[in-house]
Amino acid sequence: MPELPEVETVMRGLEPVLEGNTISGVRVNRLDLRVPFPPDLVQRLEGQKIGRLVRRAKYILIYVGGRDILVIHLGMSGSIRIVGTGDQGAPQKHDHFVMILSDKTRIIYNDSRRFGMVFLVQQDDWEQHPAFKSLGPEPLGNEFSAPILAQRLKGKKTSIKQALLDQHVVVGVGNIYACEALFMAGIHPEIPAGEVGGKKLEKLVLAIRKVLNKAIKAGGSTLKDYKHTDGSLGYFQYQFAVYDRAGQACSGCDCHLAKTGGIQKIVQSGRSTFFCPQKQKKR
DNA sequence: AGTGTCGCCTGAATGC
DNA sequence: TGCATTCAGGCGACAC
Repeated sequence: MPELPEVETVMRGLEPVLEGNTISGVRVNRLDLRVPFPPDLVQRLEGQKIGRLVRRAKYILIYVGGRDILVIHLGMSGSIRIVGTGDQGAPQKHDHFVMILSDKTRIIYNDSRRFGMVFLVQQDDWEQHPAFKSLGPEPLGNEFSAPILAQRLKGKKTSIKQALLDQHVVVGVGNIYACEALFMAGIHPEIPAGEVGGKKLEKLVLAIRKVLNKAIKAGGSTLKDYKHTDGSLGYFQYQFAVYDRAGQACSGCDCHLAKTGGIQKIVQSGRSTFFCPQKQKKR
């Protein structure tokens, strides 16, 4: 489930292979993923030299030539693998998009559920593209702070958990890291977003940064589909404090499990939320 | 405008 | 064993 740390890890894996290389061939194996591939995708990529790579929210931006940016979103089950020159690398089910570089390295996008996206934007005004225009601040950037978050949550009646998933509030946080950050900050997931303020909000900002940074260090979390560009797996899932651990003791738990029932699972707007009722009180 | 719900899609896990 | 159902969740479309 690629969230910010997973996307960041994939981008870092791609960077040394792509940057400065040239795209010699492109293959598109079907018409669409979640949205159609641009009809002129192949034509606009082939022969172009690759510039820098940037991550914005959960999107990977790859500068190609002087005009375009190739944008890749991994959706839920997307992965990218790099197949080197000596490697036969048999094609796999759900390989939808392949770039062949001038040194014969292949960059292969695989996505069983096809919730991902591949499209092109213009270098000079990509930030105005609908996908990027109204995104919130990067949680690991300088523009993310308690006052900024307070401003974005002001008056919001939806739960703080839901608000953290809203990419207009802050980008890159998905279901897993929202649960983990709220636990770390000691905030109950059902508290109305607009009511989280003061010290709690400051703790939340720090918790979001901390959990994302820790996850990046661990190479992200592998639940089902997520893989690094070399096929290896992330291992942050072994450090989850609450996520997917209903009924178990939370990280650093000192309560009587048989009495409290441990970590609780609830559903908010169709999404699972995991939290510790002892450490995340409603008031 | 803000908020909540649904659908997209496959594969793994579970139920009968 | 085999078939049907449920669940996972990022994000956009849609209704209210």
